Amino acid sequence: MADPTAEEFANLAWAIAHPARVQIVRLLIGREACVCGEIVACLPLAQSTVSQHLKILKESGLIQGEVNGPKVCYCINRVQLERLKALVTGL
Amino acid sequence: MADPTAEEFANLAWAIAHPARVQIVRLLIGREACVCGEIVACLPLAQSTVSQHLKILKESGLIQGEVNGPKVCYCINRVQLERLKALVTGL
DNA sequence: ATCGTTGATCGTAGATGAACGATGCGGGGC
DNA sequence: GCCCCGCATCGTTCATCTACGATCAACGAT
Repeated sequence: MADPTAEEFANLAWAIAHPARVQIVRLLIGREACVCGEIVACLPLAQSTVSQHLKILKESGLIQGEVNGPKVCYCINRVQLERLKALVTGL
Repeated sequence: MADPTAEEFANLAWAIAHPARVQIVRLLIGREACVCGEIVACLPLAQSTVSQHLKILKESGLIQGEVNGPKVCYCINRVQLERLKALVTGL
């Protein structure tokens, strides 16, 4: 075995393997860019919890955030998103 | 929020959010049907561990297994697989 | 310089996942 | 009947996720 893509696949799948993260990703896809505070407002979770989910998504490469003054602007990484789609449809 | 599909999405994504389960799914897709023992032979895991992964995949609906004498034959559930693909490409 | 806002990080608690060995159970073969 | 094979399940251990409040760091505004 030792499928090289199996692990990459699992990582990407795991990133969205949580309802909150699915919603975050969908939110960012539909909005082009979004400040962290808005995301927190859209979810029934504490700010720290949302921040952790954002960290997980960032580590997977699905999203990226850039500091904009005191705020942080998150947006989708289309490249990784397409990578995920390709892996799934390639099943 | 309360995205009804977010949870379904997360469940399906979580089912393949593990390298071993990705390999199992790929194996079944490529083989049409496969006895449990063959799957165990293809993975560097104990039989009981593989059995648990199969249980998880079965609960997600991605695969289904039918008893065939002393053996159990697993196969992909194309319907759920297409459902997963649709959810991902629909992002 | 101080303060308020924004978001990341820390620390913690409870729940769940992953892996294994051992055991249980049903079906065939002797 | 008895035993072996194939698979599921149980029980356990260790690690990780999830969620939260509290705290910390960076920045802008006053």
